[in-house]
Amino acid sequence: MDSVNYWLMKSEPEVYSIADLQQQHETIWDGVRNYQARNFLRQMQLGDLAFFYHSNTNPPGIVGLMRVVKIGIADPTQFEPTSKYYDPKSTPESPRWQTVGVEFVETFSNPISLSTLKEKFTSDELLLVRPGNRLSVMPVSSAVAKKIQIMA
DNA sequence: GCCAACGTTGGC
DNA sequence: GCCAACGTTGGC
Repeated sequence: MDSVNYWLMKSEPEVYSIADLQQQHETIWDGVRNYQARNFLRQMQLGDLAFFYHSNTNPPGIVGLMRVVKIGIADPTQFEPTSKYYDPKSTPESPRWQTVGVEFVETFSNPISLSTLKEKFTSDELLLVRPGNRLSVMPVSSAVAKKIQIMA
């Protein structure tokens, strides 16, 4: 059996927060429209764990943990003409955007701000702190994941 | 709200 | 396949 992989996924809390996930318990992580991020979503396996990152807020940072419970889902918003994520070039026969279903695991009692993450980790250790990085889905090494969970 | 850093699009 | 124009992200 493969070991668990760790990821980090960003969301603006004004759009969708860890509290929203806790309340809903489970959600489809829709709206990712970047190919590199999508490729990471495609690599995810059942049981993988993902840090929930609040972006575009003050302070930005890691606020909790979730678990991947569904894989290989076609993002439904790509087929909805009224959605801001509508993609007219995508068809149900060959969807362009796949994503995963995630369930709530925990809200951290000590959220870890981006500034703290920049102090603790180099950009080689954690892609998130690399200057200019804009990926909304990215891998996290198990060594770094372990340290984050201890800090949280 | 600003704007730097990226990513995507489309004419050629 | 180049690259200018345009759109988006996300910290500040």
